[in-house]
Amino acid sequence: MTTLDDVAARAGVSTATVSRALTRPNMVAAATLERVQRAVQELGYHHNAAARALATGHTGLIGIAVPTLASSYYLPLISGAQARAEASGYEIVIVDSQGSEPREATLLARLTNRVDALLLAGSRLSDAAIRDIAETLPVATFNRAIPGVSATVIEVTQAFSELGRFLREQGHQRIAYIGGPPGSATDARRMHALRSAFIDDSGDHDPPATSPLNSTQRSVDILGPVAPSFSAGGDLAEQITESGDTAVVAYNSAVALGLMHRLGTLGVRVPEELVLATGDDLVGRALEISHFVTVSQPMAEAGAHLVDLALQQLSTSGSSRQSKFPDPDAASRESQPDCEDATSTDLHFTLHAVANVPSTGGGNELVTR
Amino acid sequence: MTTLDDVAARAGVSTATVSRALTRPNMVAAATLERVQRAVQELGYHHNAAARALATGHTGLIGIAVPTLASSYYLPLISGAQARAEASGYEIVIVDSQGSEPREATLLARLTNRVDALLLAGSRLSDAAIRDIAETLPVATFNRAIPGVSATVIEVTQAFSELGRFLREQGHQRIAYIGGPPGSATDARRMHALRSAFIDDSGDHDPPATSPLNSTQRSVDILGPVAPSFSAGGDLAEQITESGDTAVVAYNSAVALGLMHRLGTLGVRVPEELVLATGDDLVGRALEISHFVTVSQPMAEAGAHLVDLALQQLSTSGSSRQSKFPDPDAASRESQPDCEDATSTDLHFTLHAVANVPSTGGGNELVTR
DNA sequence: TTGTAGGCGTTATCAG
DNA sequence: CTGATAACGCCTACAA
Repeated sequence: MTTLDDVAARAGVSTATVSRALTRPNMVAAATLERVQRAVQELGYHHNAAARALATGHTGLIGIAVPTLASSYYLPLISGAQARAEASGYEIVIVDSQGSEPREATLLARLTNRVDALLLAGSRLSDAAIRDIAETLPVATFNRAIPGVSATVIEVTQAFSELGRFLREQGHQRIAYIGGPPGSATDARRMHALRSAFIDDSGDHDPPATSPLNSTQRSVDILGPVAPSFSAGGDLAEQITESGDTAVVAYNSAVALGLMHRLGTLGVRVPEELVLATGDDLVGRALEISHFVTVSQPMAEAGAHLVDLALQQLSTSGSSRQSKFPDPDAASRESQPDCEDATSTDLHFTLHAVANVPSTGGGNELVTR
Repeated sequence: MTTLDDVAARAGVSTATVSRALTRPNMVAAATLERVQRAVQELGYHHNAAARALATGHTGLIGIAVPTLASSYYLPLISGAQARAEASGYEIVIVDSQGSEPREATLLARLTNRVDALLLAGSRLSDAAIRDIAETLPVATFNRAIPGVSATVIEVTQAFSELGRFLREQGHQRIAYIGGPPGSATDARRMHALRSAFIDDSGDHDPPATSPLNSTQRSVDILGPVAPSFSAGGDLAEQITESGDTAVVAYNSAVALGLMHRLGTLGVRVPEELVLATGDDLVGRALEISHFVTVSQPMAEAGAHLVDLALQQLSTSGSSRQSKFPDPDAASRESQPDCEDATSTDLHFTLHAVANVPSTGGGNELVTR
């Protein structure tokens, strides 16, 4: 392994100069700098991360804990975090807690003095436990607000309102909502948001003339909750065709897919004869399906924000030795313009899920996307 | 941060003793050990990874490079690697090369003296480049055999033979194969394996009496290659119903799903009226669909094997300082019994994809899974 | 069985 | 602008 000493010898300078040339090029003479750089090239020198970490107190690693790697739900979150971290010269270390609280605690403890910051998604830890960790280390949580701990939250409820309004404006009278999974608290909130927006048009700016129908004529059939599976969706097909619903909102795209398949079997076309909307766009994205109205959660952006929050804390809480890693391309990164509700005091960010409804420019055609 | 010194002071011993108590408990007196352990508990001490790495030359990190984190294809590979690594006291750091060769080269260089080993999946690097890295560091590649470099390969072709044989034994006369993606070399191999096994029954042990049909009567319609999308599959539905095929093998489950949907629309039931098989089980697993005969690739196992291969090299090429990290639960792990074709000399492993065909015990019903 | 001391590769302080 | 030199926290011969 080539070390700083090797480079120093090759360039005829001291190790201190080489170190400076590498981390703060503007602190050394141009001529010296060039000699050092040439020596580095010729020897193929790369930093030894361990030694650097020991000297600086920074590891250049960010840990991210997720409850599972089996589902692809957290994948875009990880991916987004990875991209942002990499841009800042950091590497991402993954922890799969497998949904086990003690496991998570153990693994995080193992990581604590190995990484510079911790990103927690779907953590099983108690608020208190997380707060404890956050005292040791910069921590950013996903979809979980804990006073005093940075967080990025994706607000989905609002997208369901948009969905409800869209379906109302399309002239639907009777729609169905397929909820799930059983026991979900967010599910209830989404359903209410959908129903309110669908039934009640008082919030609209348009004169009521455009909508001659009384709100009492609209209704939402509540189905489920059902399991997030293809077959569970299909099992509801008959019920829906008999009910006279002209649009269905399913909380999950596996359910929507199963439903669409069975509907096809029954001779009902999606979206021509029945509009189908889903609370996520996971399967659709993977399959490139364009039959649904979808709600997309900005997971990748959230991942990037988590890293931003962590890095922010890292630079705020100036450690004893405050030298930071040089950011390879900080200049090419804009300040986060797509980040609403940012409050610098509590470091909480809220991202909004968006309903991918067709633009209502042309009229009321039901073509989606 | 609590250090070894703190623990030593608390326990009234030297740092050397604490270090030994932690890494080689049997080298220290029972009484001393206990005092040290208590001090560790009370102080909540954890190793400083950087210092340990600097002293030992081992980082406890394994890097894994994948061409993308956008698709979930490599997810189980990562997950499998993560689990095995964790069991051996290692952490996994992810590199997303985004399919770019220069990017991959840069990122790997950055990782080289930060990790103990590198796992390469879908690498864009040349054989020579990979071999170069392998000289510096233990390397294990996925689905890519390079002389002198450890590798884990998943053999899929054979599963397509099984598929062909299964369909023949089920009595099908005419089946279709939907190939893709365009330009794939493995696609051709799979198709041939499928066709050979379907057409030709000479390899079977059963007396020919059970199969009164002449092999010349069976045929395979080759369709595609098509893009891996839902709509691409659907577009083939009419063609298939008109052809008289009674079974279809699609290389990808998105295609199969789209096909099934359109078939439903046309009044054709899967699998009752037409058997549908897919070259992967990605979507099916996520959706919990049981309509297809699937081919499953043991990605998680492959990931675990990659780690095994890397660790194996790590212990073989005894470094200057040969102390290894203690393996937290090596005893609980069996030697790899599910690993066929293992040759200790070249460190290449071959795993086999398996066709999830229904057990042929009862008869020839076409119920799948 | 335990303590002493040197070194791992880098950064940072402090003189020059 | 550059060069010694002391940490950083841990491991491990070598002694005791």
